[in-house]
Amino acid sequence: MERHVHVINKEKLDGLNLIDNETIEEMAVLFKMFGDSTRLKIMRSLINTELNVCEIAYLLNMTHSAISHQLATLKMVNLVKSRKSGKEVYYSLADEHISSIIAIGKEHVLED
Amino acid sequence: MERHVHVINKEKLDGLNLIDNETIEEMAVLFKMFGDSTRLKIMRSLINTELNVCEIAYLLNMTHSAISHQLATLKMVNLVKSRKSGKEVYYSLADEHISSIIAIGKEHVLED
DNA sequence: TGAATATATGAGCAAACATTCATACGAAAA
DNA sequence: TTTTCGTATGAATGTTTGCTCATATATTCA
Repeated sequence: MERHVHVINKEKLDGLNLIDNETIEEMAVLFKMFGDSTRLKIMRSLINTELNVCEIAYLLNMTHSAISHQLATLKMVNLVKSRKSGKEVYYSLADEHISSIIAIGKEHVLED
Repeated sequence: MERHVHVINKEKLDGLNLIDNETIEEMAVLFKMFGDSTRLKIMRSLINTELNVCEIAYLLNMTHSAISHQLATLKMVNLVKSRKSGKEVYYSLADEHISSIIAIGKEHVLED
């Protein structure tokens, strides 16, 4: 591993106000959830409404299993919450940040 | 592939105002860039300043090669831009959205 | 010109991951 | 109570991906 660090301006680098690494790791976990199109479609479909597994699978034209796995992942990191009603489990977004993140990503992509 | 879709309420699902799939795919590509802690640290370090490969590698305590690879990835999707100065190549964030996305992710992670 | 420095890049590898398949479980219906 | 339906989940698999290693290119310096 090469380490030919020569003329590093330590004052410049120390002056940077960096987010601490632990926070960064958590942020990476968060953004990773938005970085898969299936999960993004699931979250997109849950904006303003709640849906059960069957409905999401129908919307995305995917198997119930695939959707269920991704919902479990999203729930584990507290991006969605669930409510059981008879045989069905209704999922919804866990908080307001989520649609904000989706909105700002959409803005970024749609402009140029 | 099981498709036991029975009592789907099509009116409810048709009423959803979904982002089109092409846009979603682009958004997933965008968010994927923020979903790796190395890339996130690189972008974090470029907020308010420009840095060359050597400086970023020093800050993150990683090899120049690893940083260079990730910078190439970030540049390919237009998240960073570069400026050559002698032997060195200085990188900076490509636009304002990027620090906004990082900021909103940080907010989400730091509350509770 | 030749050596040192800064960066870039292709190949290879190991780890992470998204989906499928098979199966299990709980609730409602028959 | 037996079936059917909706969902969950473990194992297996194919793909993606982040890093390393080796090497290449470009620029500065001696």
